[in-house]
This record gives sequence, structure tokens and C-alpha cells, in this order.
Amino acid sequence: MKEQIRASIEKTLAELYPEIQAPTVDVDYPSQERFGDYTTNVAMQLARPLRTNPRQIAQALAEKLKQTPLFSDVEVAGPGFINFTLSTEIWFERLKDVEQEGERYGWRKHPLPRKIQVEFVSANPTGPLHVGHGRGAAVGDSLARLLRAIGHTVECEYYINDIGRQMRVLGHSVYLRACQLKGEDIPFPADHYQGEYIVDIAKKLLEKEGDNLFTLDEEEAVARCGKAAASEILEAIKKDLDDFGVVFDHWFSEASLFEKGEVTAAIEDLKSRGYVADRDGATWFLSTKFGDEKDRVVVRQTGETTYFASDIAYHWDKFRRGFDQVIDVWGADHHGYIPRMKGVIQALGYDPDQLKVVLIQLVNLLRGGQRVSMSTRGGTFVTLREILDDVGSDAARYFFLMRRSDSPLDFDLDLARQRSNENPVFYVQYAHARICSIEEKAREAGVPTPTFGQVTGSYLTLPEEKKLMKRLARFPEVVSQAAQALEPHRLVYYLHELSGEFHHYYNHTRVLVDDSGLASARFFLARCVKQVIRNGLTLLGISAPQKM
RNA sequence: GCGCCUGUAGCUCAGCUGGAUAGAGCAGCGGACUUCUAAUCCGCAGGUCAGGGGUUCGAAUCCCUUCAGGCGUACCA
Repeated sequence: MKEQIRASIEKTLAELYPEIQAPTVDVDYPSQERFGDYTTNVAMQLARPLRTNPRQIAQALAEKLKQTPLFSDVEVAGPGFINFTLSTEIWFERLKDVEQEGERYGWRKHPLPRKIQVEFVSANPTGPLHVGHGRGAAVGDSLARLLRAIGHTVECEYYINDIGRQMRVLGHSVYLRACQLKGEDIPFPADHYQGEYIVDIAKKLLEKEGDNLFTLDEEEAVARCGKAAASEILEAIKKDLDDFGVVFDHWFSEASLFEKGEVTAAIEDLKSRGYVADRDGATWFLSTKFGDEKDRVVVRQTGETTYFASDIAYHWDKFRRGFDQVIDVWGADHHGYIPRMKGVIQALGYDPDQLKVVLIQLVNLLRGGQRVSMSTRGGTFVTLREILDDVGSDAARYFFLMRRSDSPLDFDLDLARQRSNENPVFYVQYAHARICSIEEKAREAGVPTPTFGQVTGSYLTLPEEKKLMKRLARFPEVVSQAAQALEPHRLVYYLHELSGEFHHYYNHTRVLVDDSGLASARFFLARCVKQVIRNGLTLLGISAPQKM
């Protein structure tokens, strides 16, 4: 719709002022309803090049545009805005798309579809997922859904840090617990994993292995413990994610990078391009060439590679797999890492914008109005599992997606659990359920379900009805913008507004009235609202219940 | 010290990449169920968009600066 209006404005501009090059015409939504349905500020932008009063330009344009059948009204207002009003019939026409496209309304084909990878969660398999991971999971998953909706090919990936120091510590933690279970009186170091789950894993391992574990030499036993623990923890992580409705296409092992020699190969590649150099007995990536504060070590004096080296290899691998766009979802505390990673991408000959990093800020849990204190070290963190058991997947998702991901989130557990009007999840779901209830009533009364062709749009004369139709017509654009900006929260706000408008309508206007023409028009509109709420919730990974 | 992010109603936050009189939700006050679900709705009140400069027809939005808070500044992961 916007495009149509833009096109007609551009055409008129070319007719009126062929001598100047027209700027890109912005068509916006006015701040207030009384200004019409759409607005443009071209007249003000043209004032300088044309050396004419913007209102005069606006007048001339408006006169011409009035003849366009699309508009029921064109007005000049304020300093030179041109405001357009469309007839209810035009808005009603848009509902045809909702009906025809159904569950795919809001989805589209992309003119330049790209192969995109979204990598998220990627928590170390050293313990259960906590709330922070939950937020990352909700955001990453919803982003993937959004990007698919606008026509890209998307793969979701989880990067497993299954090698290195923290794996050894994990193995040793389990080993020590196993020894303790065998009755050995040995201390458990503070820098080891404290959680009770370590003891459980040790127990299980002892049952399976018996005393075999202690016949091995310690190093081998620790390795075995580490492996067993990682795979068990990973299984638990997968289960949590599964219950959260998050699906990954690939699980990528860090260890595999070493097994395939990719770490060495990637560093060699960068070296051949002149971005890696030896200095002070170590090997450095010259990230200052890309605006980073300092160069970064990739191979230490000891010969061990750094975590950064793995990350270089991992991203090297990602792009070799043919992704046009790579999106990394990281905890916000890693933001300092972005410049060097972008530098790597550039050094490898890609556009740094082909890597986008979405940062996830902290989640503050509130219970009884008080902050729940969490510390990973002390093992007092709240797990995603606990959240799911407490408030359920829908509420958790909604709360995680409610805010911009890079701003801290207060997650009120009591509120999320409440089945009351204060809980925003239910607000949206309830709107959907209410429409289902209307459908149920219609079925009981033998009222047929109307199709677009059977409905007379001119019955929908109420301002609230026009408002709803406008809102529905805007849905594809909201999806598109949320996807492009990588900001799912925009969709959350949209759904909240749409639901609010519907609740308002519902409370003032009866749908199933005696007048069958009117009833079917309203019923049809309500069903379109239902469809859009459902589609929107799907993109957020939230269910749309029929009954509540 | 340097870098990044944040600062909008009592609280939690939007503000569509520069537009018209800055919006929601909670909390506060006052109202609405013989009706398709009151998990809802209606009304009232609430603001120096942290402060100060600048850019222009026009700034919460862009630039500079001050202040306040958070995070990051490893041959850790």
C-alpha cells in the first residue's frame, strides 16, 4: 500500500517538476488519526531545491493527487504535510490477503533471498541452561522465524565448546565427586563446578563403569569423566530447549575444528593474507588494522591456541559453508569482542556487515518484588528449567521478547505466572481465545463462516473497524521491519496494540448481531484479527490457545 | 585512562532510523458484568525526553560536551 502511494506521488512529482531530481519519497503513518491514513513530507524536502514555500508545493501536489482514485481525501496540513485518507473499501480489500494467505499472511518472497545462519545459546556444556541463555534462545529462535518469514533461508546453529580448559575442569569435577562417593576424603576446589548435578553425573557414571574408572590412570579417568559429563549435560540442554520450542539445525563442535585441522588452516589463511604475524614468541592477529584497540594473540608462547583462534576458525568455516549472512547472538558482556571478530571477517575478504552481532543483556529476576540474586560461581543461578516449570514456555517467551534484547530485562516471575489482566501474555492470547469463542457461538447458532467474497465491506462503518483493518494491513510490514532490524520486540508491541484494539471493539460492539449482512462482515473481520494474532504469536514461538 | 551501551510519566519500557500537541503497560483515583469469556473495557491524573551547546524549515531521534549508571578493556573461556 505504501509502495502504491509512493509510486503515485513520484509520478505526480515528475509531471509537475520535471526539471528537478525528486528525492526519495517517504510515506509515513501520521502521528494522529485525524491526519488521515498516510502522510508524506516531500513538499518540505523540496522547498529548498525549488526555492518555494513548502505549502505551495504541497497544494499543487495535493490538487493533482486528489484525482487518484485510491484516495478518498488528500489534504495539506501543518508546515507542508500532505495527508492521505483511503476509503474504508480500500482497507477492506486488504482483508482479502489475510484470507487468501491464511497462515502465511505476513510471510513473503524475498527479492534477494539469502542464506543466513543464526548462531545462538552456544552455552558451554558444563551445566544447565540458566535464564540468560533462555533469553538468548527466545531471541535467536524468533529472529530465525522472522528471517524465514521474509523469505530467507535460515539455519540455526549451536556452537559447543567441548574442548579446552573448562572441559578439563568439568572432567576433574566429576572425577573428584566420584572419588568422594567412593569414600575418599578429598577437598573439592572452589574453582570447580559446584552444582549438585555434578554429583549426580558422578553417581551415574559409577553405576555404569563400576570400579573400572579407578583402574585407569588419573588423566584418562578425568578425560572419560569430562566426556561423559559433557554429553549428559548436552542432552539435558537439548531437552530444555526442546521444551522451550527451540529447534537447532546444527550442533557444531569446537573439537571438530581441531580434528579437521581448521584452526591451523584458518590461521594460515590469514597469515597468507598478511594479517597474522609472529611476535614475542606468540602469534598475533593484527586486528588494529581494522580499528581494534590492540592486536590479539591466537597462538600463545606455550604453543596452545587461544579461544579467539577457535572463533576465527569457526567463522572461517561458517563462511566457507556459503552463508551470505551470519548472525551471532552473544551475551552483552562480550561486546568488546565485536571489533576483532569483524576484523577477522574483513581480513578474510568479506564485508564486515556480513557478520551481525545481536547482544543480549542481563535478565533480572524478580520474585515478590525482590531481585533474585544469581551467581554462576556460587551455583545459585536460576535455570531455564525452573522458569519453564514455574511460568511455562509461553509466558517465558513473551517476557524474554518484550524488550529490546540489548537492554536489561526485569522479569517479574509472579506477574508471568499470574492468570490475570496484568499479565501481558494473556492479554494477547485472550484476544485470540475470545474470537475462537465467537466462532464457537456462531457454530452453535448455525451462522455460516463468511468468506471475503460473501461479505459486504461497506457494513464496516465504525472507526474502530477501520482502525482494525488498517492495523491488519500493516502486519506484513511490521514483520519485515522486525526481521530487518533484528528486533522481535517490535512484533510484541504490535500484537499488544492489535489485541488492545480488538478488546476495545469487543467490549463495545457485538459481532453476531441479527442483521446477517452486518454480522458476517464483523465476523469476517474478527476472524482476520484472529489469523494475524495467531501468525504473530507463531513468529514469537508462542501458542495461540482456543480457550482460556 | 580508553572504548561500547544506557538515561523518556511514580515504576517497567515503546517511539517506526529527522516530522505535526512525546505514547503504552503497571501502580494511583473513579466507573462498567440480565450481552459472543470482566484474563476485558471506559474515564481522570501524571513529562524541563539527564543538563548544556550545535546542525535545519523541524531534534527524544544526528553531532559536540558535561553529569549519572552498566559493561568491556588477558598470551581467560
